[in-house]
Amino acid sequence: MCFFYSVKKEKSEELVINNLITQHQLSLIEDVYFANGFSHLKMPVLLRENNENYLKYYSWGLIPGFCKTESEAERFRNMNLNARSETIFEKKSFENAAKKMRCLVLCSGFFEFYDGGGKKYPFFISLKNNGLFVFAGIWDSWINRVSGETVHTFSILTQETNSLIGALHKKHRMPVFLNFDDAQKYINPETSQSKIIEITNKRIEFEKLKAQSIARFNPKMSEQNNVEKISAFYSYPELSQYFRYDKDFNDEIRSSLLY
DNA sequence: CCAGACGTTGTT
DNA sequence: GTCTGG
DNA sequence: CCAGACGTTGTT
DNA sequence: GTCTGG
Repeated sequence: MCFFYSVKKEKSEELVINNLITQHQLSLIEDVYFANGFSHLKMPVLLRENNENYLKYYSWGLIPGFCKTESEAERFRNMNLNARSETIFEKKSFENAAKKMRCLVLCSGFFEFYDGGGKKYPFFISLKNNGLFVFAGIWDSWINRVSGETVHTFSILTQETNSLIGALHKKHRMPVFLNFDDAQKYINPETSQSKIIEITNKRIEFEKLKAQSIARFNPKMSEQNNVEKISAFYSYPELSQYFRYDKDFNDEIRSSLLY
């Protein structure tokens, strides 16, 4: 899953060096320490038009352009926080966006919950170099027929989990992470559908990621959670007992985990 | 042909 | 808007 | 994932 | 028991 994530722009020079974003655009990004998908916050995304990358703030939760009423749009934006990468070119809600409206979702880390003995332990998953990384996304625009307002929205693509995240929460789905080279190709509208499928089928090496346990919090309290310390390391000594006996946690994966 | 769907995966 | 199911 | 619902009738 | 909504 990916329903909660954060954006911290520090240590993100690599994005500038790789020409995904300009130094000026990077400076415009505001830190968000906790975005709850169901709050549909406006978050920074990068899209490409006329051979240039644009930084936009779009609302998380894709509303397909064909929606007629506000209540219909509400239902869609709640279920379309994520889109399964395997089927974006087939699903009516995503087909149009997948072909012509792809974007990169900037993210410094996201939140997962490990179930240990029936208790939930929150983890923050980020890059070992603490940089900002990019997810594959799609966007759409929807016109509210009552107010006339145009709403721009996006969804984060998901794929099968890699070993680190799969062993951590056993939910089988994680965001599609892109390397910088693929990221440029991904948002280029000229890139072929088969190339997009090839790119989104790749999976990040788990060695690049780290997962650290953090203090418990109530995900519903969006405002209260939006503080930097939400992703600070918090130790749960009892966690080692679960991980030690979990056959999915080999030594290499365990070295990427902090708990 | 028309009516109805159109989608993902989750916490204190 | 466009596909699916009846 | 958990909480809450879970249904019917009638007319040109 | 099983689907729906959040």
